[in-house]
Amino acid sequence: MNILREFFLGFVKIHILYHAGKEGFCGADMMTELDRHGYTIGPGTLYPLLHTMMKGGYLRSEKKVERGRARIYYSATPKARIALREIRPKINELVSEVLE
Amino acid sequence: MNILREFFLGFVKIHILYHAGKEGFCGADMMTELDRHGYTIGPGTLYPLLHTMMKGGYLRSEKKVERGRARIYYSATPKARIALREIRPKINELVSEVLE
DNA sequence: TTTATTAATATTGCTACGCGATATCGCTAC
DNA sequence: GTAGCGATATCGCGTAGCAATATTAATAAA
Repeated sequence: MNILREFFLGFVKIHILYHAGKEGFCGADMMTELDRHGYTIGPGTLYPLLHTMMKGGYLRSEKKVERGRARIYYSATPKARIALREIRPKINELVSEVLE
Repeated sequence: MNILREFFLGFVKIHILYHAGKEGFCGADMMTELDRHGYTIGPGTLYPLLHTMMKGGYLRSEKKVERGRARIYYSATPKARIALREIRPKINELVSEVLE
């Protein structure tokens, strides 16, 4: 049981909502971005998650070609923006107590 | 897929570490405390988790009798305190970006 | 002193997720 | 067209979440 890891995994979805709201990203981008924070997420975790979030209506996708590579860009739906707005204060409430 | 719920579940372990470090608590206390934040966690989730955290060396337990009820009080081990100290800045890093 | 009551803790069984390993797809260059 | 590469997708197993259920433990009632 790795407590920090499990916290991180719970947080990944929110992190994805946030980045999808700022600018589109592709799966590989997101893996790189998370690595930057010192966390590794494999494709076997990320892609099924992205599909689930699309089915849930949080993300929409768009196919593009960049530098000779096929990529799928994900961006936030209105539902995602609303969800993020609602979630933020709850995160703040939960986290601020522990961080004090 | 309930994104906020899944974030909360990842956060519960850290919440438990925090409260165990401040003062001992029993399972029923923790369920009440989490309810206060608007989250419900059932005994079928909480107690197996407490056992896992004990096996992992994060919690120790002590049996007490209070108001005619047998209760098991959990408190933080040194390992838990060290873990919490290490985890805090990482939480801050992950969360502050999303809360901006 | 049995039996009932109530609250706390524990377990079970099913479902769904994490994720390493593996496969597939799509583009470009040759 | 096909080789090579990077991005995306899937498979299979182990494990976590959790509602429902059972068990434990202490007191009160009979």
